[in-house]
Amino acid sequence: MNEGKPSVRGRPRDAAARDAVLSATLRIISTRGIGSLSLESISRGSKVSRPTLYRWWPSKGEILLEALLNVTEQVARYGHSDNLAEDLRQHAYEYVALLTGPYGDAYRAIFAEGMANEEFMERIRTILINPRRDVTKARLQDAISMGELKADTDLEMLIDALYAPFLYRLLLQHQRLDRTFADTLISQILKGKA
Amino acid sequence: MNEGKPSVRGRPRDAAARDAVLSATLRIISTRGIGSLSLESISRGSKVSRPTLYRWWPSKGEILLEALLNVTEQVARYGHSDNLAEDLRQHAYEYVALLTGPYGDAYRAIFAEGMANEEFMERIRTILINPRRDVTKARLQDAISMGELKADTDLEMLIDALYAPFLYRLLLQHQRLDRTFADTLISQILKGKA
Amino acid sequence: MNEGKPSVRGRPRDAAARDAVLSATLRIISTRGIGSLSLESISRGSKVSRPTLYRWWPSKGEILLEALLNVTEQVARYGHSDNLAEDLRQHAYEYVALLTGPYGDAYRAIFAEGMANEEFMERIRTILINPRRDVTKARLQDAISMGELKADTDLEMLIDALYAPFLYRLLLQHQRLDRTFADTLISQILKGKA
Amino acid sequence: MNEGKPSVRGRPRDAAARDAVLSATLRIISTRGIGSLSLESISRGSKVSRPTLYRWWPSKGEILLEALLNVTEQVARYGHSDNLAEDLRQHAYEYVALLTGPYGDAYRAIFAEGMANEEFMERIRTILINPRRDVTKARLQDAISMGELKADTDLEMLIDALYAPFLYRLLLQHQRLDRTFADTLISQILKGKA
DNA sequence: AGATAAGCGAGACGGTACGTCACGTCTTGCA
DNA sequence: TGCAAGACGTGACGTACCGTCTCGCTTATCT
Repeated sequence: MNEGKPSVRGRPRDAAARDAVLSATLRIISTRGIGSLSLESISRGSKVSRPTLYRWWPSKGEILLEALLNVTEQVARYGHSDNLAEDLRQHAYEYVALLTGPYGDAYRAIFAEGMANEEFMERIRTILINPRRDVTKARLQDAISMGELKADTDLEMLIDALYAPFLYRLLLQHQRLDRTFADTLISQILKGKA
Repeated sequence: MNEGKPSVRGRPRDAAARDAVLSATLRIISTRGIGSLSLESISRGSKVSRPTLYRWWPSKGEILLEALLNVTEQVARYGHSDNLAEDLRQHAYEYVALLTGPYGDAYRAIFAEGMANEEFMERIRTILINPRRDVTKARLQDAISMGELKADTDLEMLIDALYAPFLYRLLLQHQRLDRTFADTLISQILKGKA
Repeated sequence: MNEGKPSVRGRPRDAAARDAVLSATLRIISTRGIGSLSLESISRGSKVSRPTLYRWWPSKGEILLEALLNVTEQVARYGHSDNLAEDLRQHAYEYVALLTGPYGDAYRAIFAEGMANEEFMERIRTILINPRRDVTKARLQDAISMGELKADTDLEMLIDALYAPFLYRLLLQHQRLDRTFADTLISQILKGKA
Repeated sequence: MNEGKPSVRGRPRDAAARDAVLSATLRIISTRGIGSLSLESISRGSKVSRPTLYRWWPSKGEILLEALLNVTEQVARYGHSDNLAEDLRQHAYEYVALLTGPYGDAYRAIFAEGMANEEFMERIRTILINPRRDVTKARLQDAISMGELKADTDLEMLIDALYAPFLYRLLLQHQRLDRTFADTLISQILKGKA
């Protein structure tokens, strides 16, 4: 079905061009670094002309965002076992894999972009951050109703505490971001230290 | 010791020029945003020539770093009361004030800069991050020896957990970064949630 | 022949920009002098951006060269009367007019440029000098075959003797460069002095 | 007259510095070319500070001029034999040696400098050009009084014709500048071609 | 012997230009 | 209508040289 006849006059958008752009973007970041990513280099690397880039994406950040969404499973589903710590851990492992995998540099690039541009940070939150927080929130609310978590818990705060350290290590790169780190973090948060 | 004679051959560096550069830098960030900060704009805004900027600072980031160090008391001292939570809170309040004060945008700008340049991120850690972590670590070690904290605590992890959420909110700007946030965070970390 | 389709893909070169550059170049030289001619000043004076200048001309000298070629009829034709002296005189008058006209300063500027750059001097010879020498040589060879000139004459040397004094006065500016000068020079060369 | 006691208070000028400057100047021109000659490079190459250069010389050209005068015998004396052609030839040989010797590039550099600066060209004429023309003029006047040359000869024109081709070949570099060239030139001028 | 004065190197400074890069926009012709 | 090719102004980059300006040290003459 050609759903509703979208009035397709003229030549249709070239899907191959889109793919070339997105893969060139990721290739540039991983091989030459964030600093070498420019619309100019994307255009050269993808053989797609600059005007065409501007026709389809409003900014370099949006290309990056779309490139990432194209290659990663964005929102992990939660297991709903009767063990909260275990479910959080599984989720955290996936997050570690995401941030330290081949596209970790691309994530860093996206946040760098967002820092200089408030509107784009809003896009990042909407697309990358919030969906992930939402599924976590759902699991935590379950935990409250099952008595695994105190009823008066500030969930937003708890979610911050769970995610922030991952981003912190991704950006600062001061120490390893791995499963051991995830384990320690989660156990510390759940059990408390004092 | 050879510090007595700093080898003052030649015309001395113009202190006024340095000040003009640093204050122009902060002024540009706060009034026109990170995106408008360039060596060109700093040069114009400070009436200091571009070659002079390059004579003294190797990059835009270093100017930013020096500008921040010039206007903020960097390493807060810890109170050493017998109440760990109270001391952490005092420290956190200062941190909140720092990040949400007039130079909050400058901090965001610095991290944006560091993200595209690994060497500069190393500088940020050395100058901005580590000193602050060090004083916190000292206080936490005291806490262990006084029995306020379990002896097997992973201190690096705990420090990450304490600082990361501040940076997280500074960058993502998804929710308020205030004293209430600090209070909740600290109490959650110390008491645990499960 | 593949000149029929000069491969006009993309936006065509802006002819108005080219003209603006060339006329700004001549204007700057005549009003503010050679010393004020820079790609920067040409850019400002023509409202053509510096990158565009570099796109089309490899150096300041080439702009000058093209500017001159654009406004002067380069190679004068020789009259072929039966009087060699008369034909040389007519040609010399044109040369005097060229060097003392509104673009005399531009010629001086071009030679100054060529002196610091051997490759560019080669360009000057190819474009400005040799064509003029060639037509003179043709006329002189005619003269030999018609018996107006000795058959063993060293033509290159004779041509040097005819042209060098013009350049000499253009550059040194020690005495007037006018028709009387041309008359005297030619008669002296043809008749000899001893 | 106070030249007996020039009232030399203070430290006298450092003669070694002057020599270092002049020899560095010639060294730079001959090894790295005219294009690399700058007050900056002279300062570096001579270990003489830039302010000192400005104290003693008003411009780059003046340094060049002084450097040349320091190393070359400027005005050749004329032989006064009874053979004009022979005397001119001897003089021309010396001129060839001068322009094609180790300082030929320096002469080219000086003329390049003079072309962008009318006042400096005046200095070149006064110091380099006119003295040489004067001795030639004296010899030619002798020739007139001795009947070797017609009495109505335009001497200025004749001197131009004698010197111009040398400069022409020095600058344009289109053909060799050697003794054969000098021979041919002089004989052509004296005997005429028609 | 000390004061005085100039010379000098070191080096900072504003200014101007260099040649290049990326940006975002714009024509043009082909598909 | 989509697209490449590619020209264009804008603005910034990092560097070079210019001419000037402090500084403090040195080297002389003068008192």
